[in-house]
Amino acid sequence: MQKHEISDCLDPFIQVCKNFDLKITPQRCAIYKKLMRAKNHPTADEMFNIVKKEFPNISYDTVNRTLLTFAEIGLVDIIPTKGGPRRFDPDMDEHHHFHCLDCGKIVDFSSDEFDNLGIPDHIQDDFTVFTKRVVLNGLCKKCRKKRGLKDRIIVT
Amino acid sequence: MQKHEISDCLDPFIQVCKNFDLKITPQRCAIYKKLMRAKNHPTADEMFNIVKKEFPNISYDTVNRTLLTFAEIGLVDIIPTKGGPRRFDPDMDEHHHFHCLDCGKIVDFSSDEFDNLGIPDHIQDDFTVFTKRVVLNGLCKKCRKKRGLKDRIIVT
DNA sequence: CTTTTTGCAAAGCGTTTGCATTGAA
DNA sequence: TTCAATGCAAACGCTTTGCAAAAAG
Repeated sequence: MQKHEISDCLDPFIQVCKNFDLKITPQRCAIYKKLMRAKNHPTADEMFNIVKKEFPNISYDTVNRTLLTFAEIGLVDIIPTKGGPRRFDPDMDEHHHFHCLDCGKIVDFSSDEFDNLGIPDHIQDDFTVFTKRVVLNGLCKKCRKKRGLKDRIIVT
Repeated sequence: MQKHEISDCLDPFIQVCKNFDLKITPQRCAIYKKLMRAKNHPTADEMFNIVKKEFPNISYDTVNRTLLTFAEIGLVDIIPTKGGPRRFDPDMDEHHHFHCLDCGKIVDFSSDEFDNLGIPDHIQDDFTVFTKRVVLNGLCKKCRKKRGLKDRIIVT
């Protein structure tokens, strides 16, 4: 039904599915393609609305379950958040996060210094570490400005 | 009703409440005391069950709302998690977290190297950073052992 | 006496489950 | 033909809201 069929760059995805005995369904391919293109950190619902445009019959449920499956096989990360709907991070390369305490926005950034951090010995004794991430909390430009006007509590 | 009344070490707490125009209620005091004593990262429900023992008439709702209020005024942190109930962290000193991917356990640890990390300049331009934390993901000893036996997918 | 806070109950939101149907292999 | 994946709907868990009654300052 599409112009350039299944030929975007799905080969690695197909390989991963095979490795994990997952069937290559058109829904999964559609979700994967849109996910890889996502620049922010979409929720299941946001992904559902994006994929639905090209796949009107897909259910929210399939999108949600597929994203969880992708997380299980290491195609996406689930971002730890302080609440609200789950957010998925399609960037699996090492990177770090800034969270805005007011609007909740999550911003990716890179830092060689952070990437090069070692894992403390006393941690390695008791735990096997797969990933490491520095998480910064604060205020984005917009919210910093807003706070100046609002009489809101400053959380230190 | 209690042996050593309101005299544990609530003075700083009372001061903070006054600063934020919050009334000093027995519920808030009870929750605060138990919270400061909590060694893990309790959920609202866990705190409710703890406080209920000494305060049988307290409602879950008061505990939950109080914890959120405490978070607002900087007496506790809300720990970002990948799902499940919200967890509160009573330790407001700089420290770092290890998350077990299988059992979800969160372990605190200290690291001078991590504490001494600078914030990248390009971040400081656009964001005001309040806190910084290194988050490690992996497997705790118990779950590492379990995985050896279970035929479970290894993430990463 | 005024204004918060509490407790309760209902509503809300996002996630998860069960199951019949569909579709990939 | 077989077994996993899908879509739908209902159930679930946790969080939030609204409001009358109680309590703090």
